Amino acid sequence: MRRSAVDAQHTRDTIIAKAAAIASVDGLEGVTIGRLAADLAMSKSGVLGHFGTKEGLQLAAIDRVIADFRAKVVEPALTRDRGLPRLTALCDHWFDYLADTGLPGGCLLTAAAVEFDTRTGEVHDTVAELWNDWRRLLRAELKHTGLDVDQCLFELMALGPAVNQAIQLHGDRKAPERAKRAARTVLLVKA
Amino acid sequence: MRRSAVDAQHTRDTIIAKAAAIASVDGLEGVTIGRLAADLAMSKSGVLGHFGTKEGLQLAAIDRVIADFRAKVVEPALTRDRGLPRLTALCDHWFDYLADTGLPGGCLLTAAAVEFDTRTGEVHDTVAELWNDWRRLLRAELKHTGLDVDQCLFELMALGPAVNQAIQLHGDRKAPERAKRAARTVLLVKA
DNA sequence: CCTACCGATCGGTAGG
DNA sequence: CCTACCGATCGGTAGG
Repeated sequence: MRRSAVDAQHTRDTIIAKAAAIASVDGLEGVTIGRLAADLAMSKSGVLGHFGTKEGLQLAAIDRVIADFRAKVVEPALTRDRGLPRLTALCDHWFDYLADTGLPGGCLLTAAAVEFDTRTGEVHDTVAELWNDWRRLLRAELKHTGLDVDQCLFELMALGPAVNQAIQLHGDRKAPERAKRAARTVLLVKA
Repeated sequence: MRRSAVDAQHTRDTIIAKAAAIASVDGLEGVTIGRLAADLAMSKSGVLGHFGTKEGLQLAAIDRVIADFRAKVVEPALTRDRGLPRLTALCDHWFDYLADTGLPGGCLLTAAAVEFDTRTGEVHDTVAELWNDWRRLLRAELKHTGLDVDQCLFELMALGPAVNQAIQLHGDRKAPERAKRAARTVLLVKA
């Protein structure tokens, strides 16, 4: 009875997954309706009908990846005690995520931060909000440590993009381990 | 007599400057011949004639910015003694450059590293080579310090992208100072 | 450096 | 979800 609605949802999921994969390699602007339709053996209007506009599709792809990031990085760390234990867990999960995002081009959220940092629009706003949320999360935990909050925040925030670049551009597979060690130095925690 | 050749060189310089400015905001793929022609009140073929292809134009823009980076960041530091003095100079100039690149969208080289990290072609190769050169430069100096070369290299490399993101995405104008302080911590140098 | 043009592709819409 | 189509723009070329 509701088979067609289920099918539509499945099609939508498939489109989003493919869009995120393309965006991780070629950027969110590199996601085109025509290419997506061809890759999925659909018509362009069949693709676009699920999202209305290209921007709607970009936002859907970002939202999907943000949900995945929250599930893999943020949620598991919230079981840890506030302050240093939670901070080290957040960082460790972050660096592990960057090494294994499930997308062919690495971390879409890290790439989107650079791609949209000086643009305007909803995509920029969503990306900026995501990273502001992440900063606020780390900042709130840093306040429990007695450390220099702003300086430590800057130094921890640096490690994610560094892991991404070390892996994607330099092929350094040890990057997550180096970042974990660096985070412990910042937080004055013994490895 | 040679006025036309001088004019042509001037036109070429103007095109490259505009292309770099656009690329800093919208990415190197966002540089289109038609937009450049409209902005400069030229014909498309007038623009393209100087570079042959869009890729040629992208490479010319990158080469220009690389030369500027070398002149502002690398060259001034080479007068300092090898090891820690040169490393701190390289880092300081790097962070100051990131805060004032002369381009409206921030650092094109940092953005291009992310935009092209998982693509193929000459643009990718040029960008990868630039960052490999920078890594080799820092690594060579780190070998004079007695510090853990690979770990320190990772931690220093992290600070550039961090400054860029802090400024462009979060509007944190104190980022260069924070990065200078972080670099001194990494290098065990007193501030 | 220009005009004039090429085929391909862009995001999106009409109508079913 | 489809076909068929829109105007705009893409990178690039011919010929001058």
